[in-house]
Amino acid sequence: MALLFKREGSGAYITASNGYGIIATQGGIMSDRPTPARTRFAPSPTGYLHIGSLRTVLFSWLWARHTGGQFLLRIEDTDRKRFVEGAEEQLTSSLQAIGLMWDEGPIVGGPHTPYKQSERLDIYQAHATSLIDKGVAYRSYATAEEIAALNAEREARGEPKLLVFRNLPGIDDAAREAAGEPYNVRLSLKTTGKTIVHDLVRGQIEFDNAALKMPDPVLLKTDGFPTYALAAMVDDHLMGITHVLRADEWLPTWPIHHQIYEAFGWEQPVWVHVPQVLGSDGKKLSKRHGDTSVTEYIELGFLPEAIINYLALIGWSYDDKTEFMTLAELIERFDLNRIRPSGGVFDRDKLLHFNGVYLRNLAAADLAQRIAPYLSKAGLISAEPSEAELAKVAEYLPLVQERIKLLSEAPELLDFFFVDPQGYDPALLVPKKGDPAQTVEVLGQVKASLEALDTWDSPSLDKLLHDFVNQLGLKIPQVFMPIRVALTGRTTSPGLFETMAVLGKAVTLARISTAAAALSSASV
RNA sequence: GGCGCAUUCGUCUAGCGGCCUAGGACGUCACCCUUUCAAGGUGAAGAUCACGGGUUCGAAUCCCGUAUGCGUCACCA
Repeated sequence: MALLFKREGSGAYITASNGYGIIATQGGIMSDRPTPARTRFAPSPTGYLHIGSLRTVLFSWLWARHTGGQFLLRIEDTDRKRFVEGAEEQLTSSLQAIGLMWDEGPIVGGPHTPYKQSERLDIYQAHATSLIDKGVAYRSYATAEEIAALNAEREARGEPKLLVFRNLPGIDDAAREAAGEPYNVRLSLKTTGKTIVHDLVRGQIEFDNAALKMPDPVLLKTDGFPTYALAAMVDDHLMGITHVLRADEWLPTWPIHHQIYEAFGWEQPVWVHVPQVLGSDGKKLSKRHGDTSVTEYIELGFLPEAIINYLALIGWSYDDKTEFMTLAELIERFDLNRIRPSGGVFDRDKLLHFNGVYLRNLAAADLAQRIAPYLSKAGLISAEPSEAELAKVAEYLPLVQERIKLLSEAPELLDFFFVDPQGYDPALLVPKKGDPAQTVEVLGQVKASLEALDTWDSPSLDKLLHDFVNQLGLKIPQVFMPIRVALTGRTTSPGLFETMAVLGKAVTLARISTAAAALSSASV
């Protein structure tokens, strides 16, 4: 296939057989509809799924969906020392919670089972052996301690560190092999020529093999487990991964991976090194940055769809204006070629803005469903809310939907609908330009005229209260604020009339009396 | 330090040689709306396109160099 695609700005050409496979030709008009891609997310079960990885997962998932291909999940549990109990479940449940389901992998299975590397050891061992047979890998009997000692000596002599680990001084490989001593397998890295690699985002990169001065990498560890270099390459090939998306922190070790593919004689996948998601300090966003776990964001009440939409825009954009896109639109529009090469800072404020927009656009019933768990946790409704409770929630929600930015804010925004304010702070009850005595007076008068109101709805309350203010020659805040505090216990709340209407006449009057009583006793 | 990548408003980004006296969004500020807080509306400030050379009639866009930042140098992934 001689067709070439220009990656603008990078000067690189990607062969069509890599990125776009078959180009459909119809009546001489070429369409670049991509062929179905197989992508994968291959986490090691060592912790939570965090925002940075999620962005890379998202891109992989979107590309698979966009091309009508498959997205796989593979667990890279080859480091027994770093294994964390429960981490795999954490990872899978986070992915499910955010809505990025995989087509093959744990739970769902698939044609390449098992999808857990610790259960594929024989495959890696066989592949390592084949590389040894080809003469591009070798067994090394030097222990880590011996290598460290040797390197220390060399350093003292001003010599560079060891790059090759066979036939080392003082180590008789043949004797150790005969004695059946433990070994590991290392790849013989090229030391001449260049490793020329192609990345969809950055174009062509040339590594000078001699200048690299990288130690021969371990393929198979002494414990018989493979390293990432071997396991990931073997699995990506065996599982038919067409596009390898990974964070650009993998760039430096890329020559190793590239050479492993070459050593096996396999066709390279399309490599896509995506830019990193950075913390506000401009450094790699990691678990160390604090609250970056995906489940934590969801628990705080960020909507999965808002997180996805926002994250899609770090390192990728559709055009110069469009920001809000549904999942379906993202799938339709996502294009690997529009991924930019430089890292982007994760801006929590902007995510919050996205969340607010999504929250406001939610249908009332949907919002009620999502908010219910937060109200349950706060004890405002039961853990298994009844129909009646849900109906009440749905009734209150319109009053706060415009204001809420995070689902977890729901309890503090809505609690007064469920329970009476617990005690009144006179400082809040008395408006800025008023005094306690006058406020008690106003509250009493308001209550009296409210008692006479028959039609208890928002427009009627609006009229009555405004008339009341005018008749007494008061300022609006002098009247409205005490009522607001009496009803909600707070100086900020939903609209006063709507709140009163929903609360009902009895509750409204009772709370006004209670507040007035509390204030008069406090000011005595 | 070696190797590598990156570099447009504080931040996310648009930009594919003339449409750019650089567009959008978040944030900030002001005003409007208004019963509080939000939301919404209008507007403003904010980028000598890291810097220096080239190429070109013309460069944010192409080339070279420099600087800075980041990544990485494990029997971790």
